[in-house]
Amino acid sequence: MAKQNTVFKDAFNRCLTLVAEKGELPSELELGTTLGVSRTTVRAILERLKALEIIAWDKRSKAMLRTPQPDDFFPVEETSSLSDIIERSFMRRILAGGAEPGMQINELELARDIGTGTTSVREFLIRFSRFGLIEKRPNSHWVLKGFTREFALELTEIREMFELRSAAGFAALPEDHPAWRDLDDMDALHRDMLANIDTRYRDFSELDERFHLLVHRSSSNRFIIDFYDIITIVFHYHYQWNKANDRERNARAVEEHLDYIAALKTRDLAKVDRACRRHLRSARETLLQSIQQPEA
Amino acid sequence: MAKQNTVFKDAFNRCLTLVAEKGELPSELELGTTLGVSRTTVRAILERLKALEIIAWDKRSKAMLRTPQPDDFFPVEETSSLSDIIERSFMRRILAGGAEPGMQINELELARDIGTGTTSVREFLIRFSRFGLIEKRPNSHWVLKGFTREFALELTEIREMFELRSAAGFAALPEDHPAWRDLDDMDALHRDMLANIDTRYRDFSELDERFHLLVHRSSSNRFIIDFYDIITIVFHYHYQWNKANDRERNARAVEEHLDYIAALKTRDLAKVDRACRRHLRSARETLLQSIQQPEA
DNA sequence: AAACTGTCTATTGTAGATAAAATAACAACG
DNA sequence: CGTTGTTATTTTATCTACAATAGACAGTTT
Repeated sequence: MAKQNTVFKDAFNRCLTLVAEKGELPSELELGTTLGVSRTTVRAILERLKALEIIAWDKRSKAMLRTPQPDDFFPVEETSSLSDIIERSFMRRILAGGAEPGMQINELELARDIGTGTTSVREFLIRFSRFGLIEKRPNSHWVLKGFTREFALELTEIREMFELRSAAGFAALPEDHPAWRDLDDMDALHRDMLANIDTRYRDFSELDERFHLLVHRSSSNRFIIDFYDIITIVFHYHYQWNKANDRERNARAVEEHLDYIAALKTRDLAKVDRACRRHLRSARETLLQSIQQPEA
Repeated sequence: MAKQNTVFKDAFNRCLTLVAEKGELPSELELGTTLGVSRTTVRAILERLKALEIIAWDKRSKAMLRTPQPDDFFPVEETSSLSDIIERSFMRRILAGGAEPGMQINELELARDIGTGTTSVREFLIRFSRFGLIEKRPNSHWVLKGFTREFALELTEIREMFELRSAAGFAALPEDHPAWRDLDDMDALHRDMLANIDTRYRDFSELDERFHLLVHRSSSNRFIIDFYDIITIVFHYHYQWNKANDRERNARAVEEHLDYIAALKTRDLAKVDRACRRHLRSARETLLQSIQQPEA
């Protein structure tokens, strides 16, 4: 069926909330930039909004006629891109399902399982291979290297090198660098979360990602920033299947972040180094503990 | 035309030299392992050898009938895999041809240019994107980030972190680790090359790669080892288009390697660190000098 | 019975086709 | 002048098809 129109559907849904908020819509061009799609897609969205009698569309005026109803939205399942679907499906298989290291991965079987063509699966695997969890045997299958203790150790080794360097780089940023403002915001967000940790602890994963990314960005090194993708995806999925003690774990991590932020603000390299190491050590512990040991 | 039979052709050529050397061929299975192909391909090769009356093939006996002639070989151009062709072609465009950073990369155009389907080009670009030289705009084109000074600086920054750590790791390997033997071999190869530097300096690039890979392997960290792919490809192509002063440059590098090897053998971390830094510094200089500065 | 071969099946690599989406052009409008 | 209507073209994302290749099993040879 060639391309799915998920871009359209997703943008349409976002446009519905937009129209509900504002009561009208801006120019086609502007709408395109806010939704991140081309004018072609914008016009398709407007057509549909008009057909559903949600807006009166006449040239420049796009006024809301009625408030969008839940029925007007496309179902969420239809809005995620194929690569996202494949990613989720694949990660479930290898992280949640007891996939043994050394297992063969079969493009065709995966594709049939997920219900897509092989091309997309193949492209996903190629993209995914940079995470070091799978490896290709040319002209043959892929091999799952597995989410093992070694993987976690190798991953954290690099993470620690990079983060220590980035943290030091951050502390050396000029006073007027915008990152300092972002750090203040982070500080506030963390305090906020800590104050309501019992209800908010589930949101930590996202905050964690944003905070570390902020630190890494200061390195201005594309390889360091790109590497953080690996950390992100590993932690993201890992948190999902492994929720033992997460309230305490996250509370502790928030506190460590706050120490780390405070240390950055002093711009004292020794302090930064100490706070950063402390946090990284406990992050590593957490990750290692959660990896199921292969029985001896 | 679906798949090209380059695997077959390449293996066939290698088999020709094999049969010329030995006068006969081993079992299908064994031949498969030495050539690195499946039995299916082995049998196809044997069919052809028989058809060309180069061997008499009857079940287990595969004796040579006549010495293979140059004509029997497939032309080399037909033996390289499509991805290699795409890689070379692409690298020529972006490194040799004056490709400006920010330039758009068009899958279709590239495919037409190279004379292949879009699928292969696309997969190449995805694989290549991990080198940080290009970036995808989803649903739209790729953007060439360019082989710029920043790229080189970011690359060498990581390289230096990794290599210093690997070198320290190497020095700490146990006495009986096989890497020490490999290092002795490297030492000999370097001395060899230095003795005949005037005729051999062109082979340095390959030796360089092997030496650094040996060092990096001691880290046993897949991310460090994988990252070295980026270094390899950058230097590989860079050496090709940029041969100014290469004799002196390479001679100097060989000497630095020898110092570095000697330092490793002492297992003295301070010495290793010093020799490693010295070499990395001059490698960085070389790379930076060769990057054409964008005119101000 | 171990090693090998003959035969068959399943999977990968690649091309080609098609719908979705992007991009472009330009006259007409307010 | 920024916007829209219109129309056309190009490119991407994805599917399907098929030859090359890998791999499995059963039968054969030593």
